[in-house]
Amino acid sequence: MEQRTYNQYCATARTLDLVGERWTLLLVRELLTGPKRFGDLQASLRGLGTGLLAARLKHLEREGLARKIMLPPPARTPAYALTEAGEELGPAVLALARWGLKWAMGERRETETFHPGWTVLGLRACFQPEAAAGLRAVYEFQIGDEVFHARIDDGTIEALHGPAQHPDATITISEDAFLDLTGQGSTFADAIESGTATATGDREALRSLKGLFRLPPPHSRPSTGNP
Amino acid sequence: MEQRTYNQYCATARTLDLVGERWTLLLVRELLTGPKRFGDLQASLRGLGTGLLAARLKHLEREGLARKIMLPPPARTPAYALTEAGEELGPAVLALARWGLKWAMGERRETETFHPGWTVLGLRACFQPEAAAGLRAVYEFQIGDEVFHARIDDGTIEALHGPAQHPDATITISEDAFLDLTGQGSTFADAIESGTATATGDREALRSLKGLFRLPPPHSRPSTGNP
DNA sequence: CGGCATCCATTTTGATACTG
DNA sequence: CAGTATCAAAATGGATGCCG
Repeated sequence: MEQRTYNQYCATARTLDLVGERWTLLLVRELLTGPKRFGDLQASLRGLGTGLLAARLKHLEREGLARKIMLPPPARTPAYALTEAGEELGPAVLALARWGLKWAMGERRETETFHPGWTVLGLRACFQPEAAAGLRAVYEFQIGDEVFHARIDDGTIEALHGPAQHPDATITISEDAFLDLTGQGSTFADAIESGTATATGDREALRSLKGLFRLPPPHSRPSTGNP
Repeated sequence: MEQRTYNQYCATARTLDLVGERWTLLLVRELLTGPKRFGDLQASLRGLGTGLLAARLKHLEREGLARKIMLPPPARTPAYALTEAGEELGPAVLALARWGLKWAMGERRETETFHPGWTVLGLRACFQPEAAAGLRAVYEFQIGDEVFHARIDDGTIEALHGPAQHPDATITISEDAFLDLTGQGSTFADAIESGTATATGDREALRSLKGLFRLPPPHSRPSTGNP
């Protein structure tokens, strides 16, 4: 099984040789927010069959970007996590996400799936380090039936799937209401103000939330109208 | 002709719907350093046939990422250039390149092609804004038979294919010597010191060159030795 | 549930031949 | 030189079926 390669001595091409195949970067996206089980990965990626998923995971393992781990008790079930090399794809994935937020989002299409967990990387992508200077706070978000959190520490953010240990504040919103938000280009802070989202916890931390995340103003691409 | 899509309401997935197909990001890489002609694009991308190249270009045009232009006289020949949306893929491509420089480069393989022009994005990827604070200089590089330049202006860099208008300094090196450099993790400044590269022009500008570009120390990925 | 194997209909691609 | 047309090889997707 000759693996296909661009055969270019170029950093971009070498990277795409490793992660440029279909589904691979989305798999990395999933793992960037924490280890995931085989089934959960498949559930997040409609259209990716078990065979191809297994093949992609093996590829990532073989190339040292991911590894199979055993979740600690009481879970005791296999899962996949990124290695250091895999984690460092974060900036590249975030750059793609930022571009997409600006140039490719618009309204949700009927056929499109959505998982609240994707918002986790959205938080990282929209994070404004300057606004977080001197701030130290942990936020927990509950969107629909998913929970994740962001740990802000003086200009840095760590956003992961799962509950926080000691959240300073918790923001809760339904999945539908959240989707309405994003269509509007609104942020969590807006949703809290308007009462669409429920917020509990430290008032100071909640006030800080306002400037922490900024969505890029959406642009439309000048596509040629010729079909 | 249904175009294949991930069907996910996610910025990363939407972006990959547009530029995630094979060759597309490499095409963007080529265009990020300036407009290119059909034939030049194909020459840079061994393995990409004319048919697929034409299809990819049409796709980029239709999606508003590139456009077909007429090069100004005396050239008067068609070429392709990025739109604003296309240019803004730069950060994403650079992030992939930075990852590759750190985790995927190593030695050049026999089968791999190399074009000096790819170094242009390398300059952007390795640029150290802090080292360029207050600096204003234009460098021209001649590697083998290709020429490109970098315009530094107080923490910003603009690196493009083609000669500079008024270079403050010019660095010349053969393609082979340059490839030896990169294998060593050396920079242009090192090459000048060792006499491998020829440098002419403003001494001050050349001194500044030293800190402007820093290659990330290469890491090897912990790949499982099981073949 | 986790994960591999298999079969098959569709797409995508790679390589080449061909035209204005 | 800029692209179309064509065809064989490879990758994908979807459905199962199997086994621990």
